[in-house]
Amino acid sequence: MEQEKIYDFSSIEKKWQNKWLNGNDYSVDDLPIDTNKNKEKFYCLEMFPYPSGRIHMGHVRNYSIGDAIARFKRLKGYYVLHPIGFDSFGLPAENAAIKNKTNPKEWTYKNIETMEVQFKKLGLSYDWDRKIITSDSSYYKWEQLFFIQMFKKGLAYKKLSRVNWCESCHTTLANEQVENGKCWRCDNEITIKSMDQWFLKITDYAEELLAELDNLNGWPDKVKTMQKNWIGKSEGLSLFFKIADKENASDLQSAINKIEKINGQVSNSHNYNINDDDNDENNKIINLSPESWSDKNQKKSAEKNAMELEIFTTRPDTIFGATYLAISPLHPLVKDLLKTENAKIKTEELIRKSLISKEITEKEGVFTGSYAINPFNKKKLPIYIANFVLMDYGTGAIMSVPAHDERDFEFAKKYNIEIIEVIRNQDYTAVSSNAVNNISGNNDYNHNVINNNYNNKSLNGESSVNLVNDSELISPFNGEGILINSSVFNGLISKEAKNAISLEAEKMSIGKRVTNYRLKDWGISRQRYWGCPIPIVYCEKCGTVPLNENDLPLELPENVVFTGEGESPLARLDSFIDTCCPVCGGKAKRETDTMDTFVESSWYYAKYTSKSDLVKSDYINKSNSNSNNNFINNINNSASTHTIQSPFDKKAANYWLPVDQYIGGVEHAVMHLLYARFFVKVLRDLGYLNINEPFKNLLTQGMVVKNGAKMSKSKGNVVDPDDLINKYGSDTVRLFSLFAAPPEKDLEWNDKGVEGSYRFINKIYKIVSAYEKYLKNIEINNLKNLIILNKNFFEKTDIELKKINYELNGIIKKSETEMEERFHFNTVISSCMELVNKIYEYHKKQNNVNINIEIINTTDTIKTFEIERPQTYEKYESDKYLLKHIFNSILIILYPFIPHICSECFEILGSSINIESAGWPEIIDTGYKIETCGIAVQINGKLRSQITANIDSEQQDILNLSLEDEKIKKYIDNISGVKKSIYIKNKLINIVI
RNA sequence: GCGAAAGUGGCGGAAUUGGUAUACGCACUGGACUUAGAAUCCAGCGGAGUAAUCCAUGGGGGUUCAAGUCCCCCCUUUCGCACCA
Repeated sequence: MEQEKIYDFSSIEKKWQNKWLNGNDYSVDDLPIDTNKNKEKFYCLEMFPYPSGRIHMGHVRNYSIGDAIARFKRLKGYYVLHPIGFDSFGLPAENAAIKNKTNPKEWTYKNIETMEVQFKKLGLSYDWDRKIITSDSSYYKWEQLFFIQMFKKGLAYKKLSRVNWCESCHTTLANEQVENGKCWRCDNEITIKSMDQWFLKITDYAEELLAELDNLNGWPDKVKTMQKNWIGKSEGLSLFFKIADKENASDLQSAINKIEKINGQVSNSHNYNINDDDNDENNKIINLSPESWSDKNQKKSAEKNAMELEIFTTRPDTIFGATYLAISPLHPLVKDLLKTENAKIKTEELIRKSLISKEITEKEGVFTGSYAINPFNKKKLPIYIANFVLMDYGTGAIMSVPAHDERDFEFAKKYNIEIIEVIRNQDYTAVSSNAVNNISGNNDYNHNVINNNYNNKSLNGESSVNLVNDSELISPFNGEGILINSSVFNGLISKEAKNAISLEAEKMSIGKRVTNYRLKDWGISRQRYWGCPIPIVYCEKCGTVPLNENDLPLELPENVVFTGEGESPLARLDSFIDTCCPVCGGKAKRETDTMDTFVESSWYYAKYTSKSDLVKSDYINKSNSNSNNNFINNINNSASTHTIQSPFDKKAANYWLPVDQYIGGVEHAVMHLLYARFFVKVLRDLGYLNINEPFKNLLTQGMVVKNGAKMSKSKGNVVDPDDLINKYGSDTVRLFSLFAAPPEKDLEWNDKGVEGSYRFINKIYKIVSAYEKYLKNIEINNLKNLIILNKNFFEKTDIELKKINYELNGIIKKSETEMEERFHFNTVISSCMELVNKIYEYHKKQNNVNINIEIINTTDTIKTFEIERPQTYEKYESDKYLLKHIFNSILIILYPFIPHICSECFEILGSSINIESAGWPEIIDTGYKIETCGIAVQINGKLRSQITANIDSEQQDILNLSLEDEKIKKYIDNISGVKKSIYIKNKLINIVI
């Protein structure tokens, strides 16, 4: 009997944390030197936190997962970059400042300090030398540099647009940041405001962002689908409809006025003001957008608009079923098309509603009094203004085919508009090839011409010309099928018809095949103080001018007053606003909006790759601007001749990136993860690095919930990690957060469950301590060699130990794949628990005593207690070797989850080396083989008995053995009754009778 | 409405390729130790039944010697999108 120390997690954890920090154990070089050169790199990254005050359980889980992966990879011999930082710009700081009358900076940096201490207390293996604080000007100056370079390339531009406004946050929001019409941050209802805003041209990368999703094999399908839907690519036909009754030239003139206006703006922007007031601000805007098809055709399209209306459709095959055109209330031609006073009044109302909110409760519309001509059948179609047509998608105008579109159908029903069926759901391809041949050279698209190829018997014997009354058609058919009522196109299947009709439209110069995206440019202007200032000034003479790159950073002024009312404090700070123009030196005013904080998180992963704050790069800006603005070109020319600086060494970025494993919440599936992908492509095109995608593998972890609900103060179900750490230690908290559920699922917090994890750690500590003296001097580093030298090394070793080792080998293998592929740490941990239980059983058998696992809460007075030491282990020396190998292996497997206690135990057992450098455990073959195994015996697929048989027995032997079994005899008395049997080796036999 | 994922004991969850469902942990029950409690240890623990057995992976069909796993239909929950033409 000896006195034993208790598990004092507090001093153990402190001891190892100090060792790790003082030894710089997790610090890596920008580019590997010496032995590390031979290692494979691994960049492990968790989404960095917003310093909101104290860490919460969501953080603990996120960072425990990341730390487990990072530590595992080091064990496996990778050179691991595992950095951390703080995403420290953002609204809460400013709101706190307003509330407490302090400076947001103070609040933020105090929080960072607190959280840093908490992270260190959790024992997270970060390279602290690489810490980023995004609100430091040393960080955001680079962001300003990127902005200026994007501006010069036309990737950052300002335009007047309808944007999402959150009254409670007092700022605008990007489309991605609006959830169900509410603010993603505060849940406030969003309203629509018309404002002059800065945008980043993410749409330029829409195609690449979409296409590259296919290569992201390490991403969950869910996230890829969400991004795909968000980008929302659709291919279709842009088609011009002539307006039927042009009465006078004034309409033409007003349309031409519009051309000028649209030309002064960038693509996709439309004037929606029905009163047609001139907007001076528009004229200030410099057009920086490269000429795209739509830009080139803007003028042409607007000219045509004078007498034509451009629509977009993905279903050109339904053109003969169009019975009306519908345009958005915000469409520029609304005023020109309105013919009656009554319609004008109704339209005003529709416009008013559309301007306030995007939400539509019921479909509403107004007939303009104007008609358009369907170019394919010359049919006269009424033009409606309809609230369900969105101005910011496609052309803001559609052709409506009520027979084949639910929205059009609903609207047509409401306003009693004709419904013409043109598609039948039928697998009917027999005549289609003939029909295609007949189209060429046939320019007669008269509605009354009926294609002879059309075989009406094959279409349920119904009439070929099929004007369906709205009373007959109950629901529209919106699928693809075979064309009817479509002149020469009859009999084609949709896919062919789409092609044929689009081709025809292009031939007649009345349309063009186009691709549309749902994705809009990223609005980054925020009317708030605590963010990165946009490095732009407005000069009376030169207009919109970026700062000189050498003048960066443009620091956020600190002498501001927070009232919480009206506009941003920056917008009232004359000392900030009034400045000189960097080009002419004349009077100028600064931009007072700051950048969306998602800009900071779009490139932080790249900054981590270089330790130093500023690295001179040999990169030369080869900006290939296609802007036609002389002023901009001048800037570009100067930029291309001087060497510019970069926040990171290109070589280091190329070495470490992409991030090999990225871990974070699924709530960023479209916002952060899309922006970051966009940014890496921009940085690539600006010459800063050579990669296409930032994150190779993505793990999206679930939320931490309690009583089925997300932890929140209002629900009173918040668990403070600090309390738990103080009570049980970090290892316990980490262990439970990894054990209770696989990472991608929500984790149900359970206070009693935490105690279970605590108990397990105690169990490890106790048994290791019990064997301390016994195993301390056993040197197993050369165990493999010992076995090679002496093939009979384990000959006399205890069979129970060999059995445990055999199971250990299975766990080593299984754990490895779990840690690398599925990240189901819970199963790894449970395997280790089983193994520890086995060791306890072994110990009990050997000594006929139990180890007393007394758990003492630190709140109690510390008691000493006694444990029984192993009595009978002097049997064979090799037992010690094997037992030590088993202990060490379990400790290594568990090390990624509970690094402190495993390091401590590893040391207790007398290992001279650091546990991490020991590497992933080796499989030791002691020569032990399982000789017998249990076989399930089924009769007709139902389990009826269990037998024990020699391993690898043949089917016939098992069958014979089964038939001797008492329970089986009840079902079958001899072999002649066996119809057949199916045998799965060492597992099961199914006897069919 | 559309799309995706999920549904297994009292609870969190195992079962990765169709092959002994419910590993591991929590809770619970009984016992040991203790003046007592806590802690710890031992035993039990899907449901019904004295038992033999029967029934159980949201419900209903199907494929198969064999289905939690594959196919079809339905229900519920969660998430995403929601007039994107």
